[in-house]
This record gives sequence, C-alpha cells and structure tokens, in this order.
Amino acid sequence: MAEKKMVEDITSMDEDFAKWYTDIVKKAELIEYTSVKGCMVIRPYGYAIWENIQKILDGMFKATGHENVCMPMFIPESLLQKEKDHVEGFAPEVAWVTMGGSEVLEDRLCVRPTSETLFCEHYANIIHSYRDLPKLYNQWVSVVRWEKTTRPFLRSREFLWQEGHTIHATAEEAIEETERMLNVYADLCENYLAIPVIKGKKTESDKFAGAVSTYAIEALMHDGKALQAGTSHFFGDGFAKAFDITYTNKENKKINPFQTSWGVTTRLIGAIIMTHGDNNGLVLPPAVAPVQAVIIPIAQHKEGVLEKCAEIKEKLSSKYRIKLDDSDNSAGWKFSEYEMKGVPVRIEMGPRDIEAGQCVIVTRHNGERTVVALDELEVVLEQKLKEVHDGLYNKALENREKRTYSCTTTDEIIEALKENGDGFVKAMWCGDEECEDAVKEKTGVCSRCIPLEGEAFSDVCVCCGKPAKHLVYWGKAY
RNA sequence: CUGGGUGUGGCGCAGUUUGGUAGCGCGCUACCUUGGGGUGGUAGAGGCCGCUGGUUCAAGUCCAGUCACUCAGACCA
Repeated sequence: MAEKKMVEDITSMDEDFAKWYTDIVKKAELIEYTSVKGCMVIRPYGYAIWENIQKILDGMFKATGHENVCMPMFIPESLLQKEKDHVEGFAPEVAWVTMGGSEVLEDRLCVRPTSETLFCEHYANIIHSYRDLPKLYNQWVSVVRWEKTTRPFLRSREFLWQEGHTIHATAEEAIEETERMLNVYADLCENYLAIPVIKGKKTESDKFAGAVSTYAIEALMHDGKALQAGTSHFFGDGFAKAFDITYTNKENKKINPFQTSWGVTTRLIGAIIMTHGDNNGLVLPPAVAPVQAVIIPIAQHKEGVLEKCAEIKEKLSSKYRIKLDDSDNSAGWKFSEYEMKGVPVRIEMGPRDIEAGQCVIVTRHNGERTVVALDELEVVLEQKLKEVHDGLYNKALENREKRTYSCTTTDEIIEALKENGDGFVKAMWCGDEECEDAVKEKTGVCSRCIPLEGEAFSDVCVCCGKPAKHLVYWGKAY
C-alpha cells in the first residue's frame, strides 16, 4: 500500500503507534493539555464529535423509553461504602474533597467515580410499589477516577460519559434491559462509528465491582490491541439489598427490585482515532464528523470562484455539515489540513470546474477522486458519505479478521502473536480462574469476553486440557 | 506504583559535557505574490530557559527538591 505521507509532523503509525496517537490528538485539535495531570481540554473540534455521538445515542435512549436525570457530583463516604464489592473495586482511584476553610466533614465527600450509590439512595426514596417500576434513567455527566497513567481519551482522570441506571420488578426484565443496551451500543459502534465490535460477557474476574454479570463490546484497534468500547451490567438485587430498596408487589409482599447500569465514554473518540486513522491523520466516520465535507476553492481570488463555492455550500448545508475554507492559505495547505482533521469528503472547485459546471470530489479514506456535475453533487455526496462509512467499516473488519487467531494451546497463542502481531485470540476455556491467569502469565493476553455468538471449535481448555466450557476472546487491552 | 525519556518565544528543536551578551526552523503580524498536495519574497513582533531552593563575582548550563508531559510494564472506561 505504501501511502505517501504528506504531513511531516505526524509520526508514522508503523514506527511508533503511541506517538502517532498523541500526535493526531494534538494536530487535529481534539484536545489540549492542562496544568492538572490527566485532565484535558476537549477543544471544539473534539467536543463536536462527542456532541454528535451524544445526539445519536440520546435519540436511541429516548426511543427505548429512557429519561435523562442528573445526580450530584459528590458522594458521602458512608453512602459509597454500602455495597462491599463496589467500594472495594473503586476505592483506590476515588478522589476525596478537602474543604477550603476550617470546616471538617464528619462524613467526607468524594467526587463520583460512577453513580450507582447515588441512584440507589434516590431509588430507595421514590420506589414503593410495583406501579413505580421500572425506572429507566440515564445521565450525561463527567466522573473522576484518579488513574496513575493517563492518555488522552483512553484514560483521563476526569472523563465524560453517559451512565444509564435502571431498576425493574423482575430479574428477567433487568437482564433483558442489560442486553438491549449492549445492542444499542453495538448499533452505535457499527452503524455510526464504523467500528466492528464483538458482543460478549466478561469473565468473573473481569466483572464490574458489584455486578452479577457484565457484558461488553470489544473492538480491535489498528495496532492489534483490544479496546472495551462499552459495558452493560446486570446487578441482580444486590444493590437493592445493600441500599434497602423495596417495593410492594400485587400480592402485598415486599420485594427487592433488580437493577442494571451501562455506559460509554469519550473513550469512543479514542476508538475512532485508533480504528480509522492513518499516517495522514484522523479519518472520521461521516455520521459523527463535525464537518462532513469541506469545500476548497482553487484560485479563489479569480472572479466568481468564491461566490460559486458559497452558493454550493449554502445548497448542501440544508442536509449536511459543510465547511467552506476561504482563508488565504494555499490549496495544498488546505488539503493537508483537512486530511489531518479527518474530514470524510473534500470538494475542490476551481475556475475550470465552474466553467464546466462540475467539481472534484475526493474521499478521505482512500484518496479517490471523482469529477461530478454540480447539479448532481447533492446526490453524489450522499453516496460518497455512505461509501466512506462502508469503506471504513470493511477495512476495520478486514483488519480484525486478519488479526483473529484460533488457538488450541498456549504455545499456539505465543506462536500466532509472534508471527502476526497482536490481535484477538480465540480459544476455549474451562472456566477456572487459575487457567485464565495462567494464560495471561504465559502468553501476555488476558480474557476480553465470552462472545454471545461464536462456535466452539475444540472440546478442551487451551490451558489445562480439561473439558472446555466457553469460547473466549483474548487480547492485549488498552 | 516501577523503570526510561523530555521540559528553552505559540509549535519543533540546538545550546548544558567545559558556567561568561539566549539562538535556529516553522508559525504569528503587515505588505506583495500564489491554478490543483503545506507557494515565493520583504519587513517586524515575541523568551526572567517548568517551578522552588542552593553553590558561584556570574547559572539555561553545576547540586538538591518538586511538578508536568511522554514511553514501556502492572491496574483500569
């Protein structure tokens, strides 16, 4: 393929993937660092991507009957500690609040690392009867987890997310909700972000703190590392018991209801970068690109060029997010600039084109140039945006398939990773935690999920040779 | 948390070994130039060298501490 690298400032991804990533994040003006470690400014271009994700997801939440709410940012220590597993899971990375004056809090406050406890306290207050159920709540907020090592979008100390928290009369209903939301996330990733995902269940050791079961979607990045792109948890009635949430059923009996929670974060932006980006910069899926097509005038000082470009922009803007760059940078400079920023489609218009009633349309992901008559532009643009989406999805799927290795022994795993580089390892597992740990110890990959779809290809555990219970995807994780 | 790297105009770097007037490229400002992949030119502006303390007649340079960013691990959305 040997694509030509046009912007010198971006480190080649083959040379140093991590450096390539941080270069992109800065050069595409997605973020800027601040004086607090792990806390970044999400700049307008980066935030616009998040806003588009929000719009799509929020629409899906509403369509599945959810309501948005907003909990406080602070959690008193006593509340956080009510569910034992939960607090143990989060304690190491909780940020505590110190008051400015002389006030010392009897029950000190932390900044929410997640809001299960707040929702539980609230549910205990408002749920009394089966008539009050279910409650299907979601909130768009930021949370704080004091991570040791940080990376823009992938792991920051404060991050934006949505967290859904629902409560149901029966376990069946709650499980159904857990699966429904996992599917919503998969739909978002595949049909809007053009990121193929594996839907699966986490192993016991990898579950959310306090959950009965955790589901996740896992995506494979360009470098062969796995990224968890979204999670959905079934809590059973464990939290309800710990927080004393009860309702009275039709038979006048007091019962603990069943809960779920699910979330995706600004990490999705990291996933977009690492799935679609190339050595020329970012490549954005059209559904969430802040600018879907940029119009670049050629010889813009010539009479009529800018006017015609503005006219076309006006026309396309009713349906698409269009930018016309009439700055006095050279055309070549603009080409590079918008490639770096990942704009899916570029429209070039010069005097020759205008005279001929046409323009040149170029798709970012493959550099393909097409001459298009101006009166067909609207139709062709729609096709091109779809082509970009499909092209990105298929390329990512191809990469994943190329990097998915079925193995029956740990030696095979080591061999496959050495031969072909990091990727997903499919292997059977007996279900024992010792084997899970041993695989990680021997091969470096950890369990990502037990896929919901996928067929057993061996009867024995990849590690111990005992009868296998599950097919597991393994990988190195971000 | 462990181990490496880096901090000098907005950005990227040189200068630190051997202490002695802060430099380069890009960007920025003004004017001109510019037809299809970061145009070319002329003239300008901009820095108490991450921070704190120490050694010295003198510190970007030496010493101690501290903070941040970054890479590789372990942990995590």
